[in-house]
Amino acid sequence: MTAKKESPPISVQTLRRLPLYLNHLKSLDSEKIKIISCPAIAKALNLNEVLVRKDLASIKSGGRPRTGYLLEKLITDLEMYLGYGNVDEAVLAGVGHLGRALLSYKGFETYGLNIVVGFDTDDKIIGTEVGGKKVLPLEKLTGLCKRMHVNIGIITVPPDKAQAVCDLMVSAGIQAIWNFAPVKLVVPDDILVQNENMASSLAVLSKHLKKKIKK
Amino acid sequence: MTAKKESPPISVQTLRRLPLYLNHLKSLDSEKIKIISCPAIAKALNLNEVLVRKDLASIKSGGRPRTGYLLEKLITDLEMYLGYGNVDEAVLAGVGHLGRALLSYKGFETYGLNIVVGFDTDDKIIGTEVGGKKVLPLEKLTGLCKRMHVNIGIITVPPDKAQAVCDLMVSAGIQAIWNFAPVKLVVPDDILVQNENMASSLAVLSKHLKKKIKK
DNA sequence: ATCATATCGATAATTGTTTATCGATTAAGC
DNA sequence: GCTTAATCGATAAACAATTATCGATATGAT
Repeated sequence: MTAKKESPPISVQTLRRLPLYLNHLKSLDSEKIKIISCPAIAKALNLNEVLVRKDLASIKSGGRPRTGYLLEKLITDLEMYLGYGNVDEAVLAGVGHLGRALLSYKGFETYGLNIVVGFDTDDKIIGTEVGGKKVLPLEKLTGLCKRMHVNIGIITVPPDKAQAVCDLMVSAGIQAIWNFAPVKLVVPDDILVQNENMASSLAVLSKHLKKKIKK
Repeated sequence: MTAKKESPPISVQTLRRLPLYLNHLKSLDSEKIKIISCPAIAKALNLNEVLVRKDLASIKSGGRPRTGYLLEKLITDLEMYLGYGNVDEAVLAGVGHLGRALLSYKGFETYGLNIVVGFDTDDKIIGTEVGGKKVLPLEKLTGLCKRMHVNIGIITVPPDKAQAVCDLMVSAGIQAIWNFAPVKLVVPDDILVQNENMASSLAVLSKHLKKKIKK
């Protein structure tokens, strides 16, 4: 009825695995290996064979029975699908330890992300440069985002400031937020928040050490 | 049959939410608020009311109908359950941008983690200090971990080195690994790997901007 | 004292994700 | 050329997690 020729819906979980596949495939020597199979990928990454096949099916890079997938084609298909190459621009709020690390990190461009500027409220660091990126006062965030049509925001501020900064970003037209603060942000439905929650991860780690985790 | 008096199994997903509850509860003014209800927490964190109740039930801090939970007791129960206070020691391998940020970050002790030392292979940084923590050559990792009975390892090395470092940590007796490299590590069953995968998160972010995510 | 209401606690239904199964297909060996 | 074996692709089953429903209970109002 309504179904036009849309990209097939893909689950977040699958999407999160795609970069792992891509990374693994790239690490292979494409001179020696021309063809790669799902069982081989699954074994290397310690995943279920069928899961890998299902994931790859969702990006439509048809394989051939008995042999597998063409390595080169699979890599380019994955890169195309993930949009590597089309670099999105992002702004970062909170130039503390973590913020500095992210601003300085050179590897994001590989994944299609370019942090153009950092924002902070501390006069001592405003005006400085970190990793070649300027640090501006937070008040300028809205103007800059609107002017440059930036639609990714990275939050590395303390937890108590996170929601306020988040609201600011949303009002500035940011579409997706990468949140490193240990807080659940409240946003409108059409805005995506991707949490990189260290506190959550630590909870899992430390609980494992106390051997109380399920299974 | 075999079931003794064990802690009830708790899912990883629930466990990951507990720090968020704790953080939110702590942000409340315990002078003014003595009692807190599930619906209130759920609303503040944009979660389902029943989900919150179910999560809290798993740490057994019984609430009272019509009123809710005692705020102070709930906080201490959560802290007790998450083991905040009992600080686990960790080592970090890979003193690059991200590694430096984590070494310098003061907030981990709050969550029960203390990074005691960093390891690297670069002679230029070996022997230096970052955030008050020494940087040692990677070869000393095994000896130090065994001697100090460190059981958490943090990996912030480049992807192609991650598995080797991981293997080294496992052989050194590390029980849980916090992995920041965009790689799926292969480890024995009894070792926990917690991935903080930036590439995966970025994939979700950038896909959202292209409006192809399911739902 | 009784009633209405908000919340807990448990159970059931729904949804989503991973694993297992089965037939179809194709390359290699005989 | 035919058989064998390995893999893809799709479907079905199992599992896990979230959301919805319902009764019980305690608080505050009448």
